[in-house]
Amino acid sequence: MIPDNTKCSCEQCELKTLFFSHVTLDTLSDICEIKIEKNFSKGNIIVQEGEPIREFMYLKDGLVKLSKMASDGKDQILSFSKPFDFVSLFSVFSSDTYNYSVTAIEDSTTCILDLDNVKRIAQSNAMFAMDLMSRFSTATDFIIQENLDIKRKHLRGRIAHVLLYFSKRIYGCTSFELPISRREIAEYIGMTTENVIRTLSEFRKDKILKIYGKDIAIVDLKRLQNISEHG
Amino acid sequence: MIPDNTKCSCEQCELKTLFFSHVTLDTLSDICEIKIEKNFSKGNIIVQEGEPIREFMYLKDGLVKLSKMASDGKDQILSFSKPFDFVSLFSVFSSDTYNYSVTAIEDSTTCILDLDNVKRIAQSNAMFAMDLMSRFSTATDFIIQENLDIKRKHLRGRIAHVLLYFSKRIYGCTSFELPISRREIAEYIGMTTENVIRTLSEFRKDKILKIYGKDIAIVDLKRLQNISEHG
DNA sequence: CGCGGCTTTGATGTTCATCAAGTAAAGTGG
DNA sequence: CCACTTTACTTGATGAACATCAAAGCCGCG
Repeated sequence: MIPDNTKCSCEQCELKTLFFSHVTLDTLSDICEIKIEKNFSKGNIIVQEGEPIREFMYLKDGLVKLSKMASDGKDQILSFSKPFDFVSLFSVFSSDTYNYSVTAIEDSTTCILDLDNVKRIAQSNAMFAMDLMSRFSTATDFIIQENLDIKRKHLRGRIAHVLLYFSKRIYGCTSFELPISRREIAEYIGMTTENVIRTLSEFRKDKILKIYGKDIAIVDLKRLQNISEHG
Repeated sequence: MIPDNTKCSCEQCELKTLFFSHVTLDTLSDICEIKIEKNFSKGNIIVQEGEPIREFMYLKDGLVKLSKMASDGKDQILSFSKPFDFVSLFSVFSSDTYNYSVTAIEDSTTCILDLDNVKRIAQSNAMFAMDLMSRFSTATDFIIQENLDIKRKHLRGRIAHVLLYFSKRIYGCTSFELPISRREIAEYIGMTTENVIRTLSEFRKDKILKIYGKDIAIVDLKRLQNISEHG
């Protein structure tokens, strides 16, 4: 349960070029001196909302959820994030504590940099800062867009939407193991667990899906897409 | 109806220090050479979703709504924005077309800069880029947070939430003229116009509000806050 | 084994959308 | 300026969508 902490060799890190395309090799090695890889197994909390932001973190491998606890104690899921998307970037430049929790929903690996270091580089290297901004902008735009999209749909459309999201965006395949529970789907789309289950059962009876526990296979993709679009 | 376009003198612009605190006077005058003030009267569209982003724009005075048209032709309102918040910043660094429309809901004044110019400065002036990022981050965080908050509430809680938003955040007063129609409230909270009206009438009958058309007075603030929190 | 969490289904009631119909207000053209 | 059209606002009646409550099976884990 306790995550492994191991230094990673930056030469092997495939994220390097993507992430730091505008940072010189010299600066890069400065950063990497204090770069730490951390593994989290499925279900473990990576960052807890409310905690002070001390580090700059990105997702190297795995899948995570971003969530927030409402005042009634119920969790709400904001979005999911896969490698190359940012994990701790939200709030990093606007707050000194995390606004959201991040939890591994598949075994995940994060790379952790010193926050002050990254900020210092961003302040002296504008192209890097622009890079960060661009990625940040894309990620938040997606969250906002996704929330709007879900908002205008009914229960069936929302479930279809989520299934298509995992199928297309995350797994690139019509058969996959759902990384989250029924309750988490409910927390994401803002409906009750029971109705999520009922709708999945309906889709199974209508031969749109095959379901064995968490294993989902989309049988009738066109119909699912139609439901997602038009209820 | 056609907006006035007038050059503004930057010496008089109170936004200057706020916005450009990390830009030298020399660079500033470069920017201001091509700075244009544009007035929009209430109801007019400032930017239309889908249009190419050619300029960098911020709100100097007034109040605007950010909205998006869904595939069924219905508008959804993302958020409202007041001066010092960004207007065209969303998408500016992640897309080449506007993802959202911006419409004046009160007479508004925008300041328009050349986008390439601003980008050039951001690429060479990291502190400025960090400034942009920080403001951008705050603005998007607020939108995401607000949407989550509304999502978990029922009709009455959502209406209460919106009224408190305008009262506290926008007007700083318990009496104000609602800048938007009942339909727009519906488009913001994701419910029907009829139910928005019904709920406002309920609040009036329950002596929580006084309503004369668009003029709203919050009579029982504590009860409204309670409804906003706990339904 | 027994406990707690996840899943499933059914029954019931609440919340909300839809439809309908009418009034008021605001813009439009002669 | 007045008839005309359109848009915003309002209320009621009805039914659909969804939450809640209840009960039971399943599975992993200490």
